[in-house]
Amino acid sequence: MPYQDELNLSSVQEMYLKTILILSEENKVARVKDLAERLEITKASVTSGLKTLIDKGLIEHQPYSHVTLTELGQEIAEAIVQKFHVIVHFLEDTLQMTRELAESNACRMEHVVDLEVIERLDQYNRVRAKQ
Amino acid sequence: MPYQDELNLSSVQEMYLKTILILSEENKVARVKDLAERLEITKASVTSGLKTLIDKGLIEHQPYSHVTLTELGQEIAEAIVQKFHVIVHFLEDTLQMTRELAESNACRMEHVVDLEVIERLDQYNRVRAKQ
DNA sequence: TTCAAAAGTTAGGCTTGCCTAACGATGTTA
DNA sequence: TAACATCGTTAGGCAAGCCTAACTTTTGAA
Repeated sequence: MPYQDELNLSSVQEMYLKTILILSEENKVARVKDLAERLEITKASVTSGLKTLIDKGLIEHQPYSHVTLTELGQEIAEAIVQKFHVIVHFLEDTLQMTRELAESNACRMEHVVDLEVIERLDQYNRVRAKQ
Repeated sequence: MPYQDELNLSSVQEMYLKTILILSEENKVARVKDLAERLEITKASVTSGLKTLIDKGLIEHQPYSHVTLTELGQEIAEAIVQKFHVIVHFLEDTLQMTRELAESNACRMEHVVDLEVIERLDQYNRVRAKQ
């Protein structure tokens, strides 16, 4: 996943991608209104926030229409969701945290940890699950 | 540690505190020049960055002089350093990461994880060290 | 003891990411 | 098919945190 390095995505931009992915799976399409609701910001902020992601070639968005991920955007979004799940798994199973607390922490950690941490944590989770 | 909640410190502000603490230990005093070097920003940015921390009662700083932590600032800075060490310990010992990678990741994670994660991770580290 | 180098500050500007208010587009339904 | 509610966009503004350039203060060496 060498993309992120050059694209230099902020946590905020990563949250847009992740949320677009989740909404697309839930509702078939991701709309500005729903993004605004999930991200807890205004629709106006979403409209302008999407611009950077369009410029970076990660999403497509015709005015007044819904938002879709490009192939690259989809890959990155999936990688973020994957990070989230690996972290939640560890926090719940090994550290015995509640799901809620595990998820809120994972949602912040997913944007700052290197892929290498995730790979090793995933491996740890798998080994631990077998025992 | 109920302070941070209300003070609402950004990652950037936490890095100022942590770096002031480290410089104070290393050099007796923390100077603007050294802060700028460590944080990899200009001295001008440091000067203005310190203002918020003064307002929040976390540091003291007379113009053209060095920077010191207040009692509260010291406590918070120590808590951040503590978070850092617990995370590094885990990444190195359990996930077998290099010190360098462990530290760079910990330096980002320390600002986003709840204290509860640190407490549980610390407990995990201790138990694991005994075996 | 003076004066140049080093350290620190101020002023003004930029970007990101948020906001509100007002406007434009869409779509549902009577 | 007209009208209204919903959805989306535009314009303008704000705060945080960075920058450069120009300035002031402090320090240390000749």
